[in-house]
Amino acid sequence: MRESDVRGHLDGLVLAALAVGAAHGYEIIQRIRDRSVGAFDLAEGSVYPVLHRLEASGALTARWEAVNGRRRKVYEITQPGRTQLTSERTRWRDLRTSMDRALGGATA
Amino acid sequence: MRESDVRGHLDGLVLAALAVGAAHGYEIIQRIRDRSVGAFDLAEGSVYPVLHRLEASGALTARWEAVNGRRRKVYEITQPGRTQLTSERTRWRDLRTSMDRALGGATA
DNA sequence: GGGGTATACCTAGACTGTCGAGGTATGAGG
DNA sequence: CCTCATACCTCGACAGTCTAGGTATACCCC
Repeated sequence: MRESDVRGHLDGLVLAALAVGAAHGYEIIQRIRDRSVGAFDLAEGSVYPVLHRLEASGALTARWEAVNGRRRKVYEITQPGRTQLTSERTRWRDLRTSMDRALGGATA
Repeated sequence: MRESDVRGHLDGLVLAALAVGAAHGYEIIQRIRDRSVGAFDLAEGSVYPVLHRLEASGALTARWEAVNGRRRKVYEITQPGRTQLTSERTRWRDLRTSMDRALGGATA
């Protein structure tokens, strides 16, 4: 699986990972890897900019935590973030439907 | 539907459109639009470079035709092209499975 | 106390593929 | 002859992801 296949859907993946509970950056990467059963093993350089963007847009809030002297930035999804997640899911379902049709070959 | 959502899958869409029979560029765009029920209305500037790339790689062959004085470049899928189409379909199915899992929200 | 590994954050620039905008040319219809 | 549809093409812009680099702490083993 090419990692860049998630292009355009990273926001949705991050929001979905946070929908089940707050987490810090490293943990989000692990969650996405686990949820996709290993398929999406994202680079930190891909995820951190997304988190900053989503925080700036108000889809996430963040707070710093110190655990055993290690600092962590814990992200939590907001109500606007949940709304965005819903529309990301819809967008994915629409894409899936159209791709299944256009690609053919019993992919449906 | 954002057109750029097809990023990474344009090759597959073009190959699938040609798998049912030869066609020229303009026609391929129409086929993809029809097959996706209007969802993928691709720009010429997106498709022509793909055709040239696929021709150069041997997935397609092309011949010039003259119909009523208008020239057309008719593309046909090759055996390597069909092999590539099969792997593009597999790649799409894998992505679909992983996205459904990781995105959650009853998308499955 | 030194080295290696895991955790945990960050950024700048490279890269890739699609799109927008522009161009050429023919034929049909008004 | 002007416009519209067909039909081809290319260049540069753009967005989003990745590569590669950086910082820092904690833990374990020697």
